[in-house]
Amino acid sequence: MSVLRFAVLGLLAAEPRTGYRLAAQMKASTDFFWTARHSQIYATLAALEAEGLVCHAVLAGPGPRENKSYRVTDPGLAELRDWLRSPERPRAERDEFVLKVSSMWLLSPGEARALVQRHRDLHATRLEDYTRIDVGDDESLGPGTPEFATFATLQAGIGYERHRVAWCDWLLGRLPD
Amino acid sequence: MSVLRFAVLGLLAAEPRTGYRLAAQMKASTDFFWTARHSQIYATLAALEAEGLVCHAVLAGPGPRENKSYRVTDPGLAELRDWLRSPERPRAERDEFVLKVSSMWLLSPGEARALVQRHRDLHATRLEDYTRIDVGDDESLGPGTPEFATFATLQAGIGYERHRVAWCDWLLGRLPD
DNA sequence: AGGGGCATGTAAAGAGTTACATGATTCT
DNA sequence: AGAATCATGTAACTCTTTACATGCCCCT
Repeated sequence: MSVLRFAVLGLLAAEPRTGYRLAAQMKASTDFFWTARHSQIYATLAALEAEGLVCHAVLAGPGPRENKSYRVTDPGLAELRDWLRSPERPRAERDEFVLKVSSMWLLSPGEARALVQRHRDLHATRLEDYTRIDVGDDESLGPGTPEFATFATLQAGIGYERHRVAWCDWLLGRLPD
Repeated sequence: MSVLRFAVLGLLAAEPRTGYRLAAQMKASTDFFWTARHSQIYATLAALEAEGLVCHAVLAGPGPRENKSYRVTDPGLAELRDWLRSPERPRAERDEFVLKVSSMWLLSPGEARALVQRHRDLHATRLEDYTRIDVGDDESLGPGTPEFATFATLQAGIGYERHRVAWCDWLLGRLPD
């Protein structure tokens, strides 16, 4: 729960939400750099509340259970800021495609090309999708706003996809037909 | 164990090794796209052997226990090729730094700059490290060789670090002093 | 009347990390 | 003599995914 805690706190800091909305928001906006299933989110919310970092108000709503709108408390906001200031502990990268490339020599030239081409198409599509997302008048976005932060993460995604496509193109250029 | 299996099979396909050497090799060469601790590797080797995908020969060597040199069997090589040809199942990306950037608006401008600057320096250093690694006369490396595959993964690393540094520089350019 | 969205949880299994445990050979 | 390297395993714990479970409200 160590990093997910802060993903949850960060989203709640921008706007109070139910666990369900939180899961939907992560799926929609932070999906390419952090995701969690609702099962994990509900557990995290309960743990954060036990520590006094978030609290909830029960609202009327659908369903057989309570409808809980969570918000960050002052201690929660302080914890979030502490995390932002602390160094990231290194995390193991895991990239199945690069792993495949490292064993690419076991395939025929045609199969190797197909492997890379498939991956290239995937990332080219994703790049187009990201480029289509319009965050509005980007130049006027003030740094220090949640909107600019979201725009900045999108730029990270676009840069990453561009690098991926370029690398695949370089690889295809070196692989024989 | 599902993907780690293939990391292990791939390395053993290039050259038979002990579990210890396998762990050292992963740490040294595949670390930036796939890692595993020795505890995980020994468990995976045992599972692969139970399925008949690898086998071992006991050699004389140091230590209180047997010294097992593992190699891939024909069924193991076939499984590895099947995996290479199959589509990657999407994996959740997890990037703590981009997550921090998404909550960057909670920091003062100075603190936000410090956060990004620290990260930029880290990746600039890593880029230099990768650039210094000399895989030899790259142009002459025949595609279809393990050496070219290793060279290609290194290019992926270099491209990634370059993109990271460029993105941090762009961010620093937009963040006020 | 039925389907989709909203909503909250639990349980089990899989993947990965950290810590514990042992001991011979080789190099300085 | 002591340190580093080679070597193999187990146990406990954390994090993440997948599956199970429930049921109201709104729209067509």
